[in-house]
Amino acid sequence: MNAFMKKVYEIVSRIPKGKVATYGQIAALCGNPRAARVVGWAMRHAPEHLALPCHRVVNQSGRLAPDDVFGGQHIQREMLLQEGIPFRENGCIDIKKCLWIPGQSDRMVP
DNA sequence: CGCGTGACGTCTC
DNA sequence: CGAGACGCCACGC
Repeated sequence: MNAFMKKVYEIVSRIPKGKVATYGQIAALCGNPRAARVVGWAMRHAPEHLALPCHRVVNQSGRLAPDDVFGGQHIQREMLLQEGIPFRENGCIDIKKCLWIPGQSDRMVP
């Protein structure tokens, strides 16, 4: 477990409810904008005791994880829906409307 | 140290 | 918008 992975877990754990982050975004926050794949790898091998909100992490297109990860995309979709994440009709989330911007955190603007 | 792998990202067609 | 190709980086062997 190197510093990068550690930061990945730390950042993911800071994603506020109702917001989502992209792999590339997390990788960039860790200092490696091109390590998006590693972020995905980190999620797959994430220690359970960290209780990471990995369902709030999606790719740039707003696509969810493959079916064999959460036990089906519908599981992840349900969790996101409960948090108020808007979904599109094609099964992807509206990434532009719920993207997490570090610093804004939980500050909501009416 | 090289090679294969992957929950990615961007570009083309 | 879907599919393919290429680059990228950490990990396991």
